[in-house]
Amino acid sequence: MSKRPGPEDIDSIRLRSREEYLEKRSELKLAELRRQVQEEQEEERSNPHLSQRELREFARNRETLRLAESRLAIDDGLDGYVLPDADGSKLETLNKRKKKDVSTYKSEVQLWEDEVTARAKVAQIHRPDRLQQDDYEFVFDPTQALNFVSAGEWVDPDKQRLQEQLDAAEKKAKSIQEVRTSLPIYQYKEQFLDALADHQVLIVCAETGSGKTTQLPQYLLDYFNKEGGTSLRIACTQPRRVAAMSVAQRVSEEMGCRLGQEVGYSIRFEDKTSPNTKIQFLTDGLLLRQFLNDPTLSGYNAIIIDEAHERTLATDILMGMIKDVGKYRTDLKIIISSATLDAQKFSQFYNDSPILMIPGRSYPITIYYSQNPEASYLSAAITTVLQIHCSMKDPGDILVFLTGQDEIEAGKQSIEETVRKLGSKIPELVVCPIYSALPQEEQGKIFLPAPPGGRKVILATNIAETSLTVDGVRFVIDSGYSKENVYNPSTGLEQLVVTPISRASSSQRAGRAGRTGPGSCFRLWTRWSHFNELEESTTPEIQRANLSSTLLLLKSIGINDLLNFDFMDPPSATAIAKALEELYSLGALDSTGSLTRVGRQMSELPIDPKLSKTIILADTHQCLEEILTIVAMLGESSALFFAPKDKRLHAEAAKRRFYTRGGGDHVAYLKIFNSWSEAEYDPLWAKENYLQQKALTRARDVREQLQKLCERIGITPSSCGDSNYIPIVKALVAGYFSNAARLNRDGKSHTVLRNGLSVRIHPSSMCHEPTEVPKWCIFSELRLTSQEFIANIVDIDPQWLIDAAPYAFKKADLEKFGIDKKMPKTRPAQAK
DNA sequence: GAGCACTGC
Repeated sequence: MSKRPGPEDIDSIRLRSREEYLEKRSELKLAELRRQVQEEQEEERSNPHLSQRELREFARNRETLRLAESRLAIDDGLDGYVLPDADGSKLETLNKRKKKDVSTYKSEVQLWEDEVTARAKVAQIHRPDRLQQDDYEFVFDPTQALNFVSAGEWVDPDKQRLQEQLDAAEKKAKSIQEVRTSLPIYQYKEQFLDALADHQVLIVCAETGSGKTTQLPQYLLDYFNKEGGTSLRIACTQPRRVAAMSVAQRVSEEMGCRLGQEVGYSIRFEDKTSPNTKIQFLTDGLLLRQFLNDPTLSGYNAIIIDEAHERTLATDILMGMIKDVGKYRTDLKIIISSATLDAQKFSQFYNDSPILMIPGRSYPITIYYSQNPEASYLSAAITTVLQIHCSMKDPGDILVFLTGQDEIEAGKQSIEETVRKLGSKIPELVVCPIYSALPQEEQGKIFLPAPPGGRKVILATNIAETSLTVDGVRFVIDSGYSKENVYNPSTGLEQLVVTPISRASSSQRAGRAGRTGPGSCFRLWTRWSHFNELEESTTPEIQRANLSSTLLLLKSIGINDLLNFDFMDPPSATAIAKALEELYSLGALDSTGSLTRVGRQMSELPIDPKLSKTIILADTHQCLEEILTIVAMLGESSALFFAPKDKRLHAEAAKRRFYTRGGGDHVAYLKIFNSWSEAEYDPLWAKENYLQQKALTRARDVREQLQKLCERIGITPSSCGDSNYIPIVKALVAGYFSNAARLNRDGKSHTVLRNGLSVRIHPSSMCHEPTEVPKWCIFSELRLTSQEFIANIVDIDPQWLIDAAPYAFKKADLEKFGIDKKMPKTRPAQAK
């Protein structure tokens, strides 16, 4: 008689099944990656016409594989991965290196490559010989004959290989099937399909580990296949590009098809779909842009909005638009998928649509709160790190959530000093910082395993909350704060504010401790404050952002009454009014609020309207090539320079070499990009000049895209060269005349003409140098930190303001500010 | 002479 399973049994069963699931999943992933890398390497060898981007991607995949393999190499080696198409010999090859000494070390990838290459050579060159030889040996060699007889039947080696591959595929399919049916969401499949038949909109509220993202699209596909229909496509939006790519990869494996066929993804700069594509993962912003060409979403039978609780700007707009489209397209199925208990709110928004709650599957996490409020979360965090490290016997890495780069660097230093003082009394502790501005190669370090017997502590910003996952973390220390970008529509100031996080965000952070085993989360605030002071969820982005670009898009889709648009959480009337005002002043809207021809052209470009106006006016000033570069570089300006602390002077000098008097920061960006391009986009060149290759590459991608879009909206290429910067600045003034400023009498501060705000030039600007301070200028950025700063600045002649926006600037007004023909045009007396 | 969280088209 077996006893009924108790709660512990169930827990351990859950635990085991989770472990098995994760193990299977990583096996499959790795095998897939190996195969992909092999395919790519063959292509690289045989195809000399691969694009730079493809080569980069191949290299990235190779590196990922290498990292995964090297992480695997710390295992004992005997229970390593078995390739789905592996035979015994390959497994042996993989394990062989463990027995070899270090001098003959070869990575597993190299060994595997060697083996594949060897096999390929045999197959290509020696095939006819081998066949003859086989026959020969079969007849005359007694040992061969004996082997053959004992094997029972003769098997053609090619056929055998094929059979092995088939077996492997079947095994893989079977394990995929097992994984799929073991997911919590599987229990709810019928319920989901039934609800789908009765309702147009469903809210799915599922916890992490439920399998919603991979399974829901497939269930929908089953639903529509049963219904019968000719063309079929399901869209599933994701807030992040990597998510769209990796989920598409996963689902294509589950469905046994090549990525880009039945299952594909679309992100900016990359479309991996085909006419056969039934399930398309795409970023939320991209689906929003698709409304421009297809306002009724006629290409889709169903839309899944995944991670709706994140409330990105694009997701919020999409939810309003889709609600509207759904009224006319009653055949369109809409699924809103969210992780938190916001489900009620989503349901109300969609006229009380039914909610499907699905439990998740993750390891238990113990939450600890501070007994008393902490005076400084940074020192509290550091103390907690050392407490865990010294007193906890359990292995597992520590993840600390802080707010920014400075804090992280300070924390790193402090921890390292303490550890040094304690010396050999405690096990080794490795500190890994991670934030998005950190160069790529440094970022990779967080994935390296901790030293044996030691521990790794990761100091991270919000980047580790959703965008980046580190396995092996068992302890999370949460400061309870993050930096939020807040835009003030009435002054145009942007500000990064350290804000307490929401409860939703805190549980997301805590969840990072339970990915590979049970974990603990230490919250540096009190339980009382958790339930009484923290907000339930983060303020939706739509209430914090500059809306001009979004509203232009909505206008061009044909949504005219923006104040009455069905927002789930409407932005403030001031924010809408300011955005409309800006669009009007740029000539994108006429006085009745309708879209103009220029406005339509501008809406096609996925950038800030000030920039799109600049691009359109670049046509008039015959400098499109130059402006495209500047626009693309402006988007990357904050991540462009990277100066190590000890080489700050060198970095400054390097930066200064690109500056020309009168051209400001903008023309300097142009020179940087052009020099990089002359250096054939060499990463080494970038490094020598203290520039980030990543930012430059992105700027190049953006530029390419803008160039194509310009062709489409009828703007013809033109160029004025990078030393003739007058037309360039004139085009910039056409977009940025509202960001004009004039030097005050003190010679140090500027006044913004539009609103009289007193600002200073940010020291990162090349115009900060006393000899370079412009009398009149326009700026691309206005930011409040310790003071009100303007950045990305270029000198102008005030007359150009009148030329660009005669209705906004009258000569008489500018004269009041001291416009004076006799004055040196752009700068005060030079100090020399 | 300051300091910038994170996404996305």
